[in-house]
Amino acid sequence: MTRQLDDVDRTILRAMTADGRQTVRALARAVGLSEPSVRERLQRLERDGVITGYHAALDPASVDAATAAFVALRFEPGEAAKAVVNERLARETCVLEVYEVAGEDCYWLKVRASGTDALADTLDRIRAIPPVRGTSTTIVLRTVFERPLGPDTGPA
Amino acid sequence: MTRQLDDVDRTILRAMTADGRQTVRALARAVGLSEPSVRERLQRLERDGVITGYHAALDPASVDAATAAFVALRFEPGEAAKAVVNERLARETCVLEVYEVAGEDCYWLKVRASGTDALADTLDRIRAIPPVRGTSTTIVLRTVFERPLGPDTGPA
DNA sequence: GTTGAAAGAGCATAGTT
DNA sequence: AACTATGCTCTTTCAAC
Repeated sequence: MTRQLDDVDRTILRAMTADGRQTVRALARAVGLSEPSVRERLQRLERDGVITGYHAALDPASVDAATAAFVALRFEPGEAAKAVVNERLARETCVLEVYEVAGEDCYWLKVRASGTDALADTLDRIRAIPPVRGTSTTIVLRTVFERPLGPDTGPA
Repeated sequence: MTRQLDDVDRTILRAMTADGRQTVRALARAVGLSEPSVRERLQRLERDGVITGYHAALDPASVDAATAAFVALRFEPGEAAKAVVNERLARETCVLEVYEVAGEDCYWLKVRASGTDALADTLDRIRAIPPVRGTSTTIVLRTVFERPLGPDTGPA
């Protein structure tokens, strides 16, 4: 089982998901503990894999990735086929997320590209992966909001 | 139009999406420029909104959010209804992403919860939003991979 | 774009309770 | 687990080039 988090841990996680570049000192002030204590907790959260990393978030339009789409991907059954698909999808820089979903025998992908042309190119390459049987693409017209996973997400 | 990024900018963005907590000094070594230059570029990228923030990434299981699902949400047309839906969805901590998609007259949501029970509770609350007409939920069985948006994402 | 300097802030490692 | 105390690194802001 995963380690239990207390209120201080959750405060740290809340603060670091909101601003991942703030100093340990600022963090210590936020939680009301000394700097070494907070540092130790932070390091433990990193060691235990609760915090998996820190990432700069980019504006999609500024990096030429304004067009988002979801792609349902059907492909031949079998572990070998799945391995091929996984490996090829990993090489597609426009494919940001890949999920195996229930209900339909397929993957769902989140893709970002500069526009519909680049999206079409990516889809062409995906359809060229041998085990792939077909795709069904849903274009995102507008992002209403996106937020990072936080310590208060799961519990209803 | 958005400002054009050069190779140095892209290297900085690549490094900061991979490790958002590294020091400016380390960044400077990575790009092969002096510290003040890199600092200035980083600040400009932040000011211009290319970098929208820095966030700690959390392990879903460790924060009790192991179950992911996509929800197609149909609701009554009209701006007023949309405003109500947006506001209520923003209050749902399990709802991490909301997109307006083409093809079907609805939203697509990405939801994370501790399990199917908490997911069902969230869906109950979403269905209780007045303009909402129905939902269609697809459970994620496995996350194949997820990666942050980077400077090389968009261009095919 | 560069180097160099100097003050302050932050970090890491102790040793203690 | 928490604290204080310490030396060291990094940041930040100058200047001058």
